[in-house]
Amino acid sequence: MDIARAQDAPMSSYERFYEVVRTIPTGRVTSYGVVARLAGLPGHARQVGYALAALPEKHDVPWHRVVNVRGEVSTRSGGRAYEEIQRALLEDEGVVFNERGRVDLTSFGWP
DNA sequence: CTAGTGACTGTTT
DNA sequence: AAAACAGCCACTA
Repeated sequence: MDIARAQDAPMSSYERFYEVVRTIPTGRVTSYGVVARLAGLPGHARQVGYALAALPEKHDVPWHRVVNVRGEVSTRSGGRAYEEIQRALLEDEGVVFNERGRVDLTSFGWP
């Protein structure tokens, strides 16, 4: 046999969110609510944020591509530094922020 | 078990 | 357009 695992193994909601975030293309952004919906857990937007806050040190999750439904970087407890890092990472991928610090979701939104 | 908290969102002011 | 409210649900104490 080649592979016969991971599919049947029970996945926590956190891992399901991470899997969805990994599918966001470079240079695009999506909202917490969309991640929750694509993970099969509509209405769990807050939990997506909670899951991303709990990311382990080592991961391959492009968390910076997740913004709120208004297209802006969500403020979080813990410091403003991360918010600026997130914006810098996105701009590095070609995402444009307008003068109000928001991304045009009709242009960069995914899907 | 209850209560407080939070990287959210949709509706109403 | 921005702010206030209410609904939402997993985690922690």
